[in-house]
Amino acid sequence: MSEEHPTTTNPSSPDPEPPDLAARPARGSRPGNGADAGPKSERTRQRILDAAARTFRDKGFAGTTLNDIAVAARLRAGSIYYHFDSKERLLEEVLDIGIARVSAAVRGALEALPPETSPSDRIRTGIEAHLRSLLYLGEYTSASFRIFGQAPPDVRTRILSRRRAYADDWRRMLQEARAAGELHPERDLALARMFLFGALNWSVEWYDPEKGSLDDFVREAAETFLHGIVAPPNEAAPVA
Amino acid sequence: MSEEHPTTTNPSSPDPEPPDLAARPARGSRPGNGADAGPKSERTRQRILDAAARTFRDKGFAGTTLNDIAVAARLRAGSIYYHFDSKERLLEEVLDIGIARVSAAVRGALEALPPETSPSDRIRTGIEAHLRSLLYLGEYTSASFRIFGQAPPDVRTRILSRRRAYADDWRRMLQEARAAGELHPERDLALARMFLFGALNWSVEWYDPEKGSLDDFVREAAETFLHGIVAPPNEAAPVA
DNA sequence: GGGGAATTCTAGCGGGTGTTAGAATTTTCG
DNA sequence: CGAAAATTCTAACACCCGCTAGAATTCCCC
Repeated sequence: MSEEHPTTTNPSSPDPEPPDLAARPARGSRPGNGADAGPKSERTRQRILDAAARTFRDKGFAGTTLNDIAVAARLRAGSIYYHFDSKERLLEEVLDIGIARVSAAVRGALEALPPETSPSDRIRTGIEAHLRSLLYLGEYTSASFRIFGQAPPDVRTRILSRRRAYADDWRRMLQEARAAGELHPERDLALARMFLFGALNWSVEWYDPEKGSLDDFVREAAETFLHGIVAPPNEAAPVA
Repeated sequence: MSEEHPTTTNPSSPDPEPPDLAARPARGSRPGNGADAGPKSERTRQRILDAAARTFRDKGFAGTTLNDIAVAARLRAGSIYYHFDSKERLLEEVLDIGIARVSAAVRGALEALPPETSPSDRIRTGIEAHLRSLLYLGEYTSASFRIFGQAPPDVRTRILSRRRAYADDWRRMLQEARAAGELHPERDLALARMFLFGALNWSVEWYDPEKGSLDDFVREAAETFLHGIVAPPNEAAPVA
């Protein structure tokens, strides 16, 4: 229930995330055997990544010092360089993991739906999965959206391809709904998609899990986006 | 050196605090024509503020150097301290001006409406005015929303009262629309308001003025928020 | 338990930061 | 014009940044 630490990468539990992005090809300039290093080093590496994700998310990229990360990861700043080449590369990996996770979460939720699910219900599910991974699944996802705009240009461009792939998933979803005649014909779907991203990602700044259940929250978000706030004209407004 | 009263050197106005932050945007500050009113020092002060707003918005607070601002304002970094007490205070004033401007813009647009305007049309107007001041009126507004989350805590709390006042305007608008029976009775208006802010303010990161007219854009934004993207159930969908 | 590799720490370098004091310059105005 | 006031510049201080080299330590396995 209160298990929110993504640090708990126990070896026996089923991985909810794709493991391929966590198992990086171990920096090239390693002496000795080129094979993967022992699990000892991998654990501190994860600790550093976790600390970086949270600190970057809280203080921004330029506002975060390597010492901040080191303190949160319980080691000295210099030791970070045994695992990462630079502060930029550390950021890059955090961003990468973040969008990979939300992308996988949404894709997984959609694939778990029965095939006959209507396109608008698929959108609903996508919104809920995106929000959940943003607000509950950990710091990487929220960090990825919050500080992407602060990343140095070369980092940004290197991350952009993954971001675009995720955006394409949404573009496709919306277009299918339109093709099925479920969407208002006059809405601009490119704009709507950006509005949706803005609304959802901004929630990481203000959402308070103690102010109501996450289930209600994500459902309400999807409803608001799909139907707007205005009362339907045909149904009788039951308010006095 | 005495303590600090650089701002109180205004001979024309007895107000030590900014009296009218929602002044003209003055986008193209042309120094060529010297017919503009105002003492010399006040214009440099404005130049610094303009440079700070744009640089803060582009590079973030921690990512911005006083030298960056100085270069953009065409003077030396040390000279900034004649006009402002610290980098933090400079940020504070930028943030303050930004939200004061968007607040005034929205309020002005609403007051210009005929009194019989329906609450949902008032919301529409508010959305359009907010977006316009964000995307067109200048750097302060966009900076204010973009870097508020990066501000040091004491700056943030000092700005918060103004922000809350602006949020209250919106809360009131939505509640009036609900009282008039124009809104869907099940929507959570507090959530909807935050979604709206997120969607609108995020547009500053991706809106491209060359990809279509601003008028169309703000209209589409309001429509999407009010009615959602789903086709109305009673009307016949004229799509093939 | 010992030896060699893997990992972390210490100490520091070069550079850039916000900030300040005081000199140099410009503006203002009698 | 010329002096006082207003404004800007110069030069530095103290500090912290990302980053590195090499010593010190810990880990792993025979």
